[in-house]
Amino acid sequence: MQRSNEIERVATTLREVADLAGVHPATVSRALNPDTRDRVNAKTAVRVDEAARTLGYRVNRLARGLKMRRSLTAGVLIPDLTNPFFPPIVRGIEDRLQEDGYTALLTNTDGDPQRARKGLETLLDRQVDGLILATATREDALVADAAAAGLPVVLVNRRVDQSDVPAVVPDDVGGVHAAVEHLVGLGHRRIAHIAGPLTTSTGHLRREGFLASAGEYGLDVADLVRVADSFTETAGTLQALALLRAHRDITAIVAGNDLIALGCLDALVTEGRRCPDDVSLVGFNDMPFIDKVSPPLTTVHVPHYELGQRAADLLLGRLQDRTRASSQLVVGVRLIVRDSTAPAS
Amino acid sequence: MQRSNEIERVATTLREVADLAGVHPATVSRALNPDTRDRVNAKTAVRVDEAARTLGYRVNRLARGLKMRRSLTAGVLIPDLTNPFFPPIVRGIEDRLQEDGYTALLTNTDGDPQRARKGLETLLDRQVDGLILATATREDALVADAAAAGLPVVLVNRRVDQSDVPAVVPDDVGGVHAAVEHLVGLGHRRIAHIAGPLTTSTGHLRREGFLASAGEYGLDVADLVRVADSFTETAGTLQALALLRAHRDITAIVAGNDLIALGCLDALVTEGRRCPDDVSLVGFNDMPFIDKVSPPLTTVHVPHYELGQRAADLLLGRLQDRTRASSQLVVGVRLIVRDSTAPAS
DNA sequence: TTGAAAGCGCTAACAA
DNA sequence: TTGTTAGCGCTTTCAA
Repeated sequence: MQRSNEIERVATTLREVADLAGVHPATVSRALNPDTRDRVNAKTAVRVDEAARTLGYRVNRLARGLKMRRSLTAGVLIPDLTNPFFPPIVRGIEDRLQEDGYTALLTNTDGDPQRARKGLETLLDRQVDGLILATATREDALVADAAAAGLPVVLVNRRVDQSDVPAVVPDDVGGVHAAVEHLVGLGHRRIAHIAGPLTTSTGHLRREGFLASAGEYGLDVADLVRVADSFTETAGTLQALALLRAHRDITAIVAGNDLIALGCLDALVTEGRRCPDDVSLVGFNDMPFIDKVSPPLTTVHVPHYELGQRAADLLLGRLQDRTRASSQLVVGVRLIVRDSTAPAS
Repeated sequence: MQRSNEIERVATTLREVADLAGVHPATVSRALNPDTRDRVNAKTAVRVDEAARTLGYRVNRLARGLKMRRSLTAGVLIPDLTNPFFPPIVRGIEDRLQEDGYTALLTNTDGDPQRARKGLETLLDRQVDGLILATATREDALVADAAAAGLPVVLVNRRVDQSDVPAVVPDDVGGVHAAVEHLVGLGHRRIAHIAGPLTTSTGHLRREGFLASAGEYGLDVADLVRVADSFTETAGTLQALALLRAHRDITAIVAGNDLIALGCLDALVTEGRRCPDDVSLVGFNDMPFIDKVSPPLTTVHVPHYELGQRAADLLLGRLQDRTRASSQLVVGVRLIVRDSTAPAS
């Protein structure tokens, strides 16, 4: 009656390696750590290596973390992993962290500050060495608190108004400007904008960018700017519907992001307006599969993977040198023209 | 010249709480742990609570994990987070794990066994208590090794041939049967299948299901079954092209999954055949946004979030009771009819 | 170059 | 009911 599940997997310890190699545990520790390896006799080091290999020794990172007061983990807060916008960012983060031996601890907040706070606490319990936040609002208490607690924080995609928190963000203003320029070039004058929540930097800055661009091209956009209360399809549909009904002469819409654009598409169908024949549409992000929708969406491409990578890079830099100056990175974007935009008729 | 970054965040320890409450650290530990709280005087417990709250005490889970030999983490191996198929599964896993105080450690393998192995080692270093694998092939050495090491393992989406490894999988055979039934009902007789890699249970079982269903309806599908060498759009295009060119009389295709179906769509465009007018197409998974492509894809819906939840549930069960019988769960699927299928002409 | 000793923060026998 | 003691596996002074 052997029950194989009962077999405890007994991890080899440093002590056992030391016994086999005939040295003190401290020596094994030194030999196995690249930084201290040169403080031990070359022959001894080799003997330790052999012993470690024979026993299949692997360091216990819990123990190491406890001793060194560094877990080699970073907490990552995102709104929702199933929003296709985030996976590329997360992979960028994870891949970069991994290069330096760090692991990401992912937490979904679903846009709920309460959940964000609880998530942060769990992460702190797990002794994360730093934090990457994709959830920041412009005046985010969480960001302030984490920073005040002395925890290195890096923001990604969204930033806070306070300028001294390191962040990696897309060129929101530039992206929207490219969109407006493109539409104006196609002969559009009645261009509307549906912004994301103004509590986020992306919602706010893209709207600012839209207003500035409109001014630059002498467009009258009074009443043509509305704000969706979330970056979602439904919120987009709601505002697009109101907009299209109030202003029948609109020929183009710049959406706050791709999901809002998707909502606009639904609204256009409901209103019996064709895209791009009657109304042109531009999104923001170029999220995965947005090129497969009908019509394939013209949108501002954001290099999400790179955004994540650079955010992780910034964090690792801070982890290594706490006094490092806090830097903000604005990553370039470019307009991808597909089939949802056409000359104004 | 204050440099706020220099302020070390000094976590409160159990010892400090004990000092403030005027009790021994062990008493604090007991008072704060729900399981042992009743072994301490009610009044003392309250005093400990107060002290803990005043100091903002939070348990150090590294220390606890080291002592208890359980990290309360689970490793999750997936091929690639940016494949939209996986995020719902991962969220299901994370949400369920979180309920029991566990955290997921995510690792991407990119389908590379070498990376999978390295990832597993890192997870073991981090002392994960168990493993959830979405990467399994039918004869997966990794699964065997992990199980042999005594690490509780649960498979999700794909299973191994060896039947004693717990797994949560979709009803592959049933799903394909529903697809074939639907197409036959529409009058199709020349139905092709492009399977995923036969090294995976999903590739293999859906193909088996297709052959069985074809037999049931008396269809001649000799030469109409091909195998894509990965679950990707490109692999799908490649096989679809070959198939469509060799057999001009094909009126319907059952794809191994949605991405392969997307590849078929490309191939149809290339060959100048319309979908669904000339060729009907059915996918598998109903992954996010597949209802937005053109034409919206008829596909077999798999409840991915639930798949993840149940896998986590199974793992937690095993973690709690090592002797628990290994169970395999086949989750029901259903055909979602959209616009990529139409009556045979 | 190596060993001895201490301790990271916590929990769990055992004793009182 | 509470305190004492020991130790999880590791790194790091300090001393030899």
